[in-house]
Amino acid sequence: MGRTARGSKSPTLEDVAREAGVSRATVSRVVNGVRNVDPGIQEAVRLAIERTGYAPNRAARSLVTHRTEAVALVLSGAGDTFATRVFADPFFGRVVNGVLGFLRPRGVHPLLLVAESATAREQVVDYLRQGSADGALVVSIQADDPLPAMLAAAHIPTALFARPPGAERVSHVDLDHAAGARLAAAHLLSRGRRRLATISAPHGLPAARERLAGFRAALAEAGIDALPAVEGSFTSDSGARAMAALLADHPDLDGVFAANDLMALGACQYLREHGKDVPGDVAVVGFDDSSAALTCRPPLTTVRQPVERMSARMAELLLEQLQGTRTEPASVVFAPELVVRDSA
Amino acid sequence: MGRTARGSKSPTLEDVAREAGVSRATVSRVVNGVRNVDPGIQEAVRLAIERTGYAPNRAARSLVTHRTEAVALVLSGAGDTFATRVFADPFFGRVVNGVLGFLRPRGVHPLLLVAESATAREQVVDYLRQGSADGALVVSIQADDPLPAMLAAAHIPTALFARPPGAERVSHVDLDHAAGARLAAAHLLSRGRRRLATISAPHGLPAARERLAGFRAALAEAGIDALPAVEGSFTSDSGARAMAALLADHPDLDGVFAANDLMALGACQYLREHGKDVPGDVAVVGFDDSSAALTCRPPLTTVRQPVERMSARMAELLLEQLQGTRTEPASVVFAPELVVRDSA
DNA sequence: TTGAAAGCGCTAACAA
DNA sequence: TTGTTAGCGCTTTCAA
Repeated sequence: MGRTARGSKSPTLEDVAREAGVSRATVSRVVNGVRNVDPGIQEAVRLAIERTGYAPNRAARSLVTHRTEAVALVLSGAGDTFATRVFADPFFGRVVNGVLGFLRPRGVHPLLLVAESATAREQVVDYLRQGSADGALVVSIQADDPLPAMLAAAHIPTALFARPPGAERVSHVDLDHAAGARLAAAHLLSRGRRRLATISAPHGLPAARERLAGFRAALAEAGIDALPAVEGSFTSDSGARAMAALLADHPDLDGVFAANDLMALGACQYLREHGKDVPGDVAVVGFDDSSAALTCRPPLTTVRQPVERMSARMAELLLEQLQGTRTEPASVVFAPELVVRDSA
Repeated sequence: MGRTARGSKSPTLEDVAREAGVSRATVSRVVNGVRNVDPGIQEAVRLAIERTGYAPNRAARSLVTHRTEAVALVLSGAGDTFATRVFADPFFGRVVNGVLGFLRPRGVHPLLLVAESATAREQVVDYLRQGSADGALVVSIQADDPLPAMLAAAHIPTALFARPPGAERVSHVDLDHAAGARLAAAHLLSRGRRRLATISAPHGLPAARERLAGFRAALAEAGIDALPAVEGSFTSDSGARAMAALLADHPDLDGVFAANDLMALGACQYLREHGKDVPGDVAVVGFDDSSAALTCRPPLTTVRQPVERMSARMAELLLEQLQGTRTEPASVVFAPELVVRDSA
């Protein structure tokens, strides 16, 4: 039972060829824009395509070309509500926009896959091994993600948004997280803040460690060695709790760097609800420039990653592999930028 | 051990058949779980598959079955930053989760397509006409979306998340928006509020009109006929502006119903910044139960739609069509629920 | 510049 | 229960 109602099957190359009075091969050439086709015949074929309402069959084409003109966009992480959580942040929307911006003009389509469990990961690899897509764009939001290694083992062309876990040699884009933290530090210092603290991301994530190290290094260079730090879990609640803990131990704090905006928002709310003015008493800097940064009162000063450009580049790295233009994995690191608003 | 050497092509049914000493057909039967295969042979084939590292070729299979076991998940709306905006709301993440929850156990994969312009819509339809997916799940966030009609014209099985525009006869799921607005009204009334106003969504959207009408009707039943209303545009800014306008004309307001959480949040911020306590002076009810509802101070009382269940049902409606189980379009309407927090 | 013909890897009649 | 065989609709040599 096909989609085509009324029993009529959709037209094939053969049908178009008959209609145009030429061979299948010629129609194929016109459809695929191969030159060396008489302009007159070209026109006749185009007309026949119009009349028959022909659309090439992907499966048939794919069977001979071994290409699908589609790539998988894999969201890799952990947990039941993983997708909900990830989509709750504009981050992924920006990734989609960046990827789409690059792929669409090239006629390549993204296939959305979510790998949030061992089973799901197996399914993703199987799916790709079946040739459903030409390669994978993996947005990895998990410490020690096993997926990249699985894809490599299955010889599936891959590009990563994140630093590859372990010693995997795979093309990827990443942010210079340390530089981002340094921007935050420099900004706080330039505002005259000296009694600083930080709310870090889970240490399992390499990015979290880099942000913390970068912040520490920048302070050390300014002669500040003490840095109270509490680990949060990316949620606004955890940010508020961390802020409470920090304030309890260091009531005279005058600046806080949070490893993401949601935690910064939680910190701001806690501060305001406990009589501290932001940024008057305590300046707060976030990370990501997510929507939380804008809804926060006061709007957050934060570190932004060029997600669209990074995603587009990731897509480009993959297509280069697919075309054989690139044989060695590339590592492209992007510079963050500081978005100054009112919280610091 | 598999001969997954670099240059070697991936193994085919033929290879497995040779390895197991049976015919292609038998291997196909085992792979597809068809019964009537000798258990011994079944085992032998399984072993051969293991040894060769065989994975069926989707294109070849699809070519004969006319099925891809994939469906398109189409995000239909308008504007350059459309994807970014949509993804910024947890709504779409919940849709993905709901759809995935239904499709995954059935081995069906979602293909992500974004139709934010006329060109993009053409591409979506073309892609589907090429048989890249078996049908389309359309999340339409636009007044008078032309996509459903285009899909219908191309005979592409479709299920919608939204009421179909025009007189389109297409399976869909939708929320009882009027009932949601009634819940909000009843709650505000039960809190003793009588001087109510509303910040509505753009009137182009049927859902917006239904929410407004439902709210009006509930008030009328309670003997309240006056309802100051200002149209917003879903953003927090527009909510604040609308609140300012309402307050200017009706300084004694004691309750507001906003057609989404972001606008409710903007309203709350405006109220607090202008000396009004929420909910002490003015109670605020939102719609959607998005992340904004939780970051809002105070946390928003809001109307929630069962997005996961709705999305799963949408996916089910489509699969029913594909299996031929359902021949007539279905319209499934879900009931909203009130989430009571602190803003009202 | 065009056409004939050989597959791509698989499923599904149909036979055995 | 298993094997043989005929395509599915397309691209791509190879001849003409």
